[in-house]
Amino acid sequence: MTDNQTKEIPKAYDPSQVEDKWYDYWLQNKIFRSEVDKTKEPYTIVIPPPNITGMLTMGHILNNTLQDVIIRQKRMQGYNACWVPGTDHASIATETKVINYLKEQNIDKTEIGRDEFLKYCREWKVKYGGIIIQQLKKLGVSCDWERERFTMDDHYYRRVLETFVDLYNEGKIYRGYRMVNWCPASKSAISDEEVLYRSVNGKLWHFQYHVKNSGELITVATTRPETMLGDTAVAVNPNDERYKNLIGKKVILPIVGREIPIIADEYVDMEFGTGAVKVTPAHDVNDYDMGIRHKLEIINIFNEDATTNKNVPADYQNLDRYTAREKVVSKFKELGLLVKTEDYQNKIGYSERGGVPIEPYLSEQWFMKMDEIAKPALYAVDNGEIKFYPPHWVKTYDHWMENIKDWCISRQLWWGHRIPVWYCVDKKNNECNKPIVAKEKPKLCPHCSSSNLKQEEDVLDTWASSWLWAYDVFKTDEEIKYYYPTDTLITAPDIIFFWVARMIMAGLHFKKEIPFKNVYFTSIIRDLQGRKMSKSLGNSPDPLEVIRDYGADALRFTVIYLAPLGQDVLFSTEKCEIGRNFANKLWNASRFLLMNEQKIKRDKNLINKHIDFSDEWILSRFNQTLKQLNKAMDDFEINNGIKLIYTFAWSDFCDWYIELAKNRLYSADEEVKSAVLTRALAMFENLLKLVHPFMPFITEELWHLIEERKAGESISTSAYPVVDESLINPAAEDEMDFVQEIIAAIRNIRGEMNISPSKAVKAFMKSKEVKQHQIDYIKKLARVENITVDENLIKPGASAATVIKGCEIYIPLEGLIDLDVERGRLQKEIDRLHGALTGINKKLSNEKFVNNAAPDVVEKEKQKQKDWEDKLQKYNELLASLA
RNA sequence: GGGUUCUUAGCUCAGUUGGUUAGAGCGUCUGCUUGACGUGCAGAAGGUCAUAGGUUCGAAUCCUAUAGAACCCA
Repeated sequence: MTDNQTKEIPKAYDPSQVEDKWYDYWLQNKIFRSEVDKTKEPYTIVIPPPNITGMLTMGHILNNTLQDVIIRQKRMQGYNACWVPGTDHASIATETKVINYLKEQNIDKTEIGRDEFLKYCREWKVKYGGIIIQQLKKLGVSCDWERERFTMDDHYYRRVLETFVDLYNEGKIYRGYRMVNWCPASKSAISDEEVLYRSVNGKLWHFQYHVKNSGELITVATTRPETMLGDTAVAVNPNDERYKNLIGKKVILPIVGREIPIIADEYVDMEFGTGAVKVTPAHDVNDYDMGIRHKLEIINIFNEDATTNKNVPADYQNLDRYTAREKVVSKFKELGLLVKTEDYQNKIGYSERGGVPIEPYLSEQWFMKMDEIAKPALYAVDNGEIKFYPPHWVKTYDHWMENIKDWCISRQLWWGHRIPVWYCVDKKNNECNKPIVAKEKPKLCPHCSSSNLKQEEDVLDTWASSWLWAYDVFKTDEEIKYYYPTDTLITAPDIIFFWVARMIMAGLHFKKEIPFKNVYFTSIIRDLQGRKMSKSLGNSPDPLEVIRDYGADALRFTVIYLAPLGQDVLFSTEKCEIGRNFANKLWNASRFLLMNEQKIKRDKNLINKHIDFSDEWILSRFNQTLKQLNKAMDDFEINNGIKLIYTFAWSDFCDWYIELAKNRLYSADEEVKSAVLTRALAMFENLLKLVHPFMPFITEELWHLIEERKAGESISTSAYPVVDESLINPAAEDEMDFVQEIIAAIRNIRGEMNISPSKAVKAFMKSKEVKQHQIDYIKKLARVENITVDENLIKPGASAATVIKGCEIYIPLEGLIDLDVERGRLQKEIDRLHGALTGINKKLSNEKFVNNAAPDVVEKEKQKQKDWEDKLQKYNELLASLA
């Protein structure tokens, strides 16, 4: 071979030369396109739609790589693989972004009005909403892009409204004046699931209130002093001896001057603070309940942005809640009514999106009744119709579903699905007060025929649209019938309630069928210290940079390799070396084969000719690997799957099979050479197919390099290998084991004795097993120039020795052998065998073991005992001969 | 406070229904211009499987308690 020829294939793989080229090729050839085809079985995945405000994170990388691995494998296995992509309008997040954008230009949302604001939102979506999709393409995902959906597309939008109307007509949706979680930042209600509780170091203030017509003072403890402006009672536990005499009396609320009662309620915890608590029914859920029980006045003291309103004394109006707090506390101090201030740790609910503490707030909202909708969804998971991976999430799911509360679905926002409800503004009779719920805007009020109708201002919670995602991404009944239920949902566990549970409810309620058969909950990607990746910590690598530096294949490989089912992943960019190195290994394996192909003729007619045990062994190993891989993939142990492939590719194929094949590739027989090369390339092609779902780019590149392909052909649509049980060959595996052990033992001697690799040695074997073709391989791989096999061999002098399955091997080391080293080496082995034998002897002399253990286990142990005793004896003799 | 999960080599993790001499990758040490690959090859060192009990002929694996970590819910 000349240098010119080798120069055609670079020594190192460079993904940047390869990846974009093949992605374009796949798109051009519509490799990812799926259409209804009743002759084929579908395999369907819907993407968890990334938020249009989002940028690609490591979480997306893991999640989408997993989906791609599965869908690509199914595609190759002949399924009509359909992966539906899309994005989510993310009501609050997007609205916040647009508001901030407008603020920079001194534009206020309320000034420009709803329609104008929505125009900005749509522009924003066009400009930024597709970024994450473009980023995903860099990862190589095989979505059917012709099916890309958006939760605010016309069709989808209409379906969301229709669903609302249907549920309303079923009596599942109602409007009510309730206490909700209010986000003062976005000035909207949010659902229970959007409240995150954080432990905060706060204070507990002890305030004194004067009891009316008595000189007494009652001390209440509170973490929220500012709400005292809305107090309408003081409550104590009826069993609390300290306060029994005060129940029924009144106190004068300081600052405000209002007379409020002292009530008795079991809810009050005698251990907390002083045992007396202030009651603010408008701003605390428990106080609200007490307020209802005791028919207390309910005074709302906050505006929508949590500043104080007109219901508080003039001096305290229009203050931020925290400013109001300071002012109230200092006033109490001034009045001499502040007893003490303690440090106090409490849990405060924060708005997930707004990032500020939520305010329990009374307002008119739309709710969905959940108990009945939840039941079938609970059963579907409990009876295994829907399977969770890992299964332990079932318990979390059950717990939430069994305690499900009504869902507040209205949001005081503009960007989203506007609730399809109209109100008659004329209100000529009582009936006109009732909301008119309809899919289209009604022309006239059904009660007074007025045309003066006004649509509900609120939009729906984003999840009240995305819960339809599993089927409303399909536009026709025919498609829904074919693709639905989908097969597998892959998502992060943090949206198990938000999305997974609700999709199951929607699917069963509206389609009477589960939305997906399997749910795979991904790992959480953390940094090396185990911290969650976050923007604020700055510990999240930019995936696009990682792709640029290592290649998308390397990133995909690494993330999967590191992510066992149900375990978190500690990631750092440098770990992508695992994937990069593996890609390079594949590249070079193919480089080796192709370099040989330049001088050896390939001939597919010879593929089953000149077969020896090493060929049988690699075929056996391949089929074993494939069998285990199929099982791993069925069980969603994808990380396990990639490790099986990695071991097969690197250890079996590269380290052993190729090394052994060199003997024959460099032999004189052209037909043998041709057979071996043809076979090696065929095996390599099969290996590429196994790797392809994980590393689509490099495998496509190599697949085209190792053979001329027709226009438009792709490894992505080539047939996935199928296990051939008849090729699983224990005899060949045993023989290979034997040869590998001999080679390893000789290498060990070389290493321990510090024999330079360039120095060839001789070997003598006392055995009747070793065959000529094995000897050739041993010579090559252990760098032995001459091997003598004789079953009556007498140990040569000054040699190192080892015993493999009864075969004694001597390496004469005249002048090289250090007897101390050799004695140490033998002694180490003797000690090890001795330890192992002690254990097994004890076991086998235990009658209870022999009587109780399974017969095959006992038999196995006896065989081991015999082998080890034999080996130990030989080692003892060897050591003695060196004395 | 309730729930879930985890604790195995310096690091990150495998270890299927209890039966191995407890594995891998990275890192470490030694050697290597072996006609694919130093992003490589060969060899080696390194673990009383968190702790304490228990079940069993036999426990990294099952049970109980304790300690520590993470997450979820209230």
